[in-house]
Amino acid sequence: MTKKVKNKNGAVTIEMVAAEAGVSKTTVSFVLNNNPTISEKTRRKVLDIVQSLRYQPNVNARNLSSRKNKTICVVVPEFGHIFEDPYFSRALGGVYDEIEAMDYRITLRKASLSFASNKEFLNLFRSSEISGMIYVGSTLDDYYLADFAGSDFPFVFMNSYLPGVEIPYVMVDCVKVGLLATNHLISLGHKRIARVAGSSNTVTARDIGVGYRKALREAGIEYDSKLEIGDTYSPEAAVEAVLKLLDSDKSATAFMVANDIMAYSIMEALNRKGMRIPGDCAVIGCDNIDFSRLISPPLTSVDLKVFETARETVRLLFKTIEAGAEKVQMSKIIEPKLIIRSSCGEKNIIA
Amino acid sequence: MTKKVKNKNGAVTIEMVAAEAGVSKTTVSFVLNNNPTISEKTRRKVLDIVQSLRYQPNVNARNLSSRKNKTICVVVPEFGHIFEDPYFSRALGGVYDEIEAMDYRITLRKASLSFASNKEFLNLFRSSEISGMIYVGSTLDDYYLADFAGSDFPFVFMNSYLPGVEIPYVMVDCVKVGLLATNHLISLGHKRIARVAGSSNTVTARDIGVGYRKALREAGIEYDSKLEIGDTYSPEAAVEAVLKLLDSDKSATAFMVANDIMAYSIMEALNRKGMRIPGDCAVIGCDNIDFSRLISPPLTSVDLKVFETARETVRLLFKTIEAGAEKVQMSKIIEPKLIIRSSCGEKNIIA
DNA sequence: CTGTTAGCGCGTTCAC
DNA sequence: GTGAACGCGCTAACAG
Repeated sequence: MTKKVKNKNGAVTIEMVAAEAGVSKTTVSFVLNNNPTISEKTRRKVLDIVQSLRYQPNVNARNLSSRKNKTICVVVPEFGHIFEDPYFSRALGGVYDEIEAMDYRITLRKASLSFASNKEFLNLFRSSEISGMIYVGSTLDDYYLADFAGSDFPFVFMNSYLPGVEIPYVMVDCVKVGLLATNHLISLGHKRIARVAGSSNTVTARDIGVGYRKALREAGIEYDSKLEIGDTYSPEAAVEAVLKLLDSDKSATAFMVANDIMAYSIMEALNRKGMRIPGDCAVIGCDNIDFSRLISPPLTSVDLKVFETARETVRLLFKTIEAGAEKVQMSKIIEPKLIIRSSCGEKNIIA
Repeated sequence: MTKKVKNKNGAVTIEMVAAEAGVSKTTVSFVLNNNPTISEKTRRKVLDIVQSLRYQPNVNARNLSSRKNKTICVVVPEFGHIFEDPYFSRALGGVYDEIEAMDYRITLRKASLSFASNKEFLNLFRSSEISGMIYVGSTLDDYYLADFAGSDFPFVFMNSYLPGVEIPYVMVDCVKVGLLATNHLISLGHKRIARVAGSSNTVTARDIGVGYRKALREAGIEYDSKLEIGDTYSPEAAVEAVLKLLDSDKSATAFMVANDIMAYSIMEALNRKGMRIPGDCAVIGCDNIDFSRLISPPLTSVDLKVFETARETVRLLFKTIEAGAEKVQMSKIIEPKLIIRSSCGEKNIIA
């Protein structure tokens, strides 16, 4: 005696399962949610019906009733082709895996204008669309996010933060990145070390600069502001800046570059000018993308430990979610790692 | 006289807005959904209250009640670091923009084992989590997806399809890709043209091979199966295959490569063997990623028109969604475009 | 151990 | 032009 087997959506509901199994909706709900107060016998029976009817709980109804929503919003800045950026795509991949491992869903978002100005990022919480949010690589232009400091919407930065604002974050130690890279160059005997910087509206670029200058200072090398060039992550612009520097000042024997793609482009440009690497000039990148192994010479780079950072970020977010009202105001710093290949002329090749 | 302003979630509900505005829930709902039967006066009043209370409709309640869900699931294969693959990240970016433009949400998914075997991909529909799905670059191992042919869950392939299965798709004409690339090489006088193929469990690779062989045949060049090498998208494996070929047969004067990164790696390897490009050997890629402009020599490549493909895919998906039961069984083919740079020795540089 | 019942927040038909 | 009332599918006290 089968009764109605589909609702208006063409979907099977908990009620039909209950009817078919000869129990109440509650019982079905209990077995589905692993409530232990159900006899093994009815449990199996219900599960059988669920199987044969291909019953799948309506997520919207479940969310509404339980006041929960197992989805996390991952936000990335709105640069040109952000998803093609090796750094962000790695970050996205890392965050994805960790969130999926928690059995949560991911919804993607670019930090577009509307996202910011209409406070859409808060509305996602108010409308119960998401229960947590991770912003990967925000910039210093994103101060509108300071709103999160007051709210108790679970929100965490990955590889960025807002100076002066109490919002949890996880990021690689970028001062250390600058230190590691610069010290490596120094240890190889370089004294005129140029830095090709990333966007200055980024804490990562800012901190790498701090490390760079600190390393020079500690080594007793005079800082020359003319050697600090560039203010973007564009490879073309980086090449242009380097070429311009070389026009006026040929003293630089090494380049510390904001990321690997930029470093690669600079090596190409240097090559075209007839300079050999590392013979005539050393180049070091930051990021350590897969690609850096493939090029010649293989690029020495500082590994940003993106996956580890992603893992810790997600971990922190979930802590924040579980904490509820009581704030979890712990941020975390990840250790970067120098990967020595050949672009700086070291023999000691690791990867 | 403000009454209760927050519910158990700490959220504002439609009821509170109604109370504050001195109207009924229906009225609020009507203005929110632009029902014209509301006087301008009350409309404004309600909207004011909505603003001041920061009211945001509960998506779950709305979805449940309206039996709709404005979210699309974007699926990518589960290769190693799929999001870092330039091809997939471009595709993802394109699809993202189009879906966002439709004011829909994106939820990401890797086609993991569980995704396939537990028929999770169908459950996403059954549970009302999504109202449409796009699979970017599926493989011939994904025949489990044939289930969609029977269902009326809106599903579309981007740049892949299942031979013999009636599921709509949009893809770039890969036979044409093979034709374009091979003919270009032929027009430059090459007769011994090697093909470094992508994974054979992929319709794109398969079709490119068809185009390759067709071009040879039409030019009266004898096909030599020894010149068709490789069966993966791994740059390292591609290099290995090329090196192996060169060990036994040095007759190849040109390489048609499955994608740009592989092409780049092969150029590097060739360089290391002392071969100059394009002097000693021509190399052409498929994809035309940004990066291919930056390298030296700039890579000649066939542009896969990823963004156009993405746009059409999303368009087709929405047609399918709107069609409901009545099937929209139209697939679409996109024209690829040859981009001539210097890696094949042409003077006629375009980009 | 299981069923009854009352919401969850919103959309919508049908009177008024 | 507006409101009362019911339904969406599910969870969770509270009984029994």
